[in-house]
Amino acid sequence: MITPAEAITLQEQLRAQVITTDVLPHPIRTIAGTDVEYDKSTNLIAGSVVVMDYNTLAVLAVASHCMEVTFPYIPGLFSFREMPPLLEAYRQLQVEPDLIICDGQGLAHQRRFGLACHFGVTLDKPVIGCGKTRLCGEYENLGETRGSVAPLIAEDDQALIGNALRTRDGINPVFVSTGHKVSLATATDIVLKIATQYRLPETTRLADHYARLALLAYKSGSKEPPAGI
DNA sequence: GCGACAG
DNA sequence: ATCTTGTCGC
Ligand SMILES: [Mg+2]
Repeated sequence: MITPAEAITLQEQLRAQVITTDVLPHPIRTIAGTDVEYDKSTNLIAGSVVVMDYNTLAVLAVASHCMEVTFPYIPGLFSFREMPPLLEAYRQLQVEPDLIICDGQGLAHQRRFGLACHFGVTLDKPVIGCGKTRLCGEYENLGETRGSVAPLIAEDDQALIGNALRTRDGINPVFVSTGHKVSLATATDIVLKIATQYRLPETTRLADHYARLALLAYKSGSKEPPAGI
């Protein structure tokens, strides 16, 4: 299908569409989380989107989609691997969220167009990028307590591309960046608010859980291979 | 050429 | 992402 070289050209073309200021509902009522799980033995993957109440974090809707991977994992081209199942799951969603938090970077990317940007521009919805580890950029002097923030600066042009955010005292930070229609400051506030009990936002944790379930359900209710010979 | 490198 | 129980530290 699409080649890595073509994917890079597409990113450089779409990056101009990213909006880095707040263009989202007042007040925020619902928030969605997304994640993709992989099956070690087959090339199946499952993407899930879970919508939660912004204040109570009650689950309002969930949609998942299983399919075969269509693109290899290449740092910088991650969205071409994980977006397919997420777009289909999102399409099936019965409740439209006010904003979305993706499990990966937004602007904190070599070409300033990570998964959160690609997903946001594609859906034209507010999206926040929240990665567990760093893809690019450097930061220093991050405090040890929850709520501590340190700017993530791009190595090449010294641009502010995101924030390292400590969501739990003394535990590794998460990396927050604008995906689309959410400023870095707002994105950082929201991730801290949604990461109530663990390092990761509850949205990401729940999406991860539902994607796992979807993969297991799909495999059990599918063809022959496993169990009885 | 070598090391880094979202999930 | 995935392989995976116990173990070290706060
Ligand atoms: Mg993930």
